[in-house]
Amino acid sequence: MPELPEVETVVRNFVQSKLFGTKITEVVITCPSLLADQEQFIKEITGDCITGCARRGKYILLTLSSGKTLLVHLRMTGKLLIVKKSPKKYAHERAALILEGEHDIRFLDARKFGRFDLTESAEEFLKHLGLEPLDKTFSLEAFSRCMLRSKRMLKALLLDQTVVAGLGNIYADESLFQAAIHPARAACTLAQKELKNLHKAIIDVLTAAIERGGSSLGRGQGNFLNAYGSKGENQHAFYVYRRTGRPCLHCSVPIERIVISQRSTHFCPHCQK
DNA sequence: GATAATGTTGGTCG
DNA sequence: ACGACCAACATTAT
Repeated sequence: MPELPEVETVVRNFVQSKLFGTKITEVVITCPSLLADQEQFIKEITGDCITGCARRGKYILLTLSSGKTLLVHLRMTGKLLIVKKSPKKYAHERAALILEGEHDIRFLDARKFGRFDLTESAEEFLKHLGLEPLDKTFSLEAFSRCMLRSKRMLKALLLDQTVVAGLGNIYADESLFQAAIHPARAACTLAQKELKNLHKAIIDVLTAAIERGGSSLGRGQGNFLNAYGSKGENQHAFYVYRRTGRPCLHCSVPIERIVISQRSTHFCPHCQK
């Protein structure tokens, strides 16, 4: 669920909240796999203030007054919520950051794949990540170099966070459709014009998805919710993702589904050569 | 009610 | 370097 646009939506919620400068008075962790050393974690961040929030790839970065950074990765079903103080425990609640003031932060995660990490250097921790697609550094030249140096299938390469950070299954498929390129093409076979189209498609698809508040599929526990518990609207704008068998919105040929890198891959056999 | 599939990542093994 | 496969885990769709 949470790919770059969903994570960005949550980060913007935090930036617009009035939480920065408020102190963390208590930390409750109820999922052993969330953190390697929860004792140490609780000791270290209790009493700290949250000073800022940013995103790198699919990571949420919460900066703290101690100078350390709390990194949150939502993986498949994680939700980082800003909620009014309440004694109730949420379904699948795995952690709570109790704050001064009227709100608390709660982390919900049905599948328990989500991770917290506390680090002195977010830069060092995240150095394995590739290009940041909505940053100035995501130039056509840098992107082209990454593509042309690999023989891997395009879909697999786009999902590789060490190449481009933030694309997941939905937006990789949607970007390839927008660029009219087949997902199984070897990356190094792309022509200049195709590189340019794909580069633009990635930026446009991600930007549009952020404007719609991310994608929320289905109604269950796996569904994406922003920091205030609201769904996104971008799922209504899919051209290929989970549209197997339905007519292509450009040419009416049925959308096909194949598997690449053990992931469902959706494309139009007519539009994407 | 059993079975397959699910938006992520990190590992092994050939 | 790369793809195939598996593991973490719970819920939902078929």
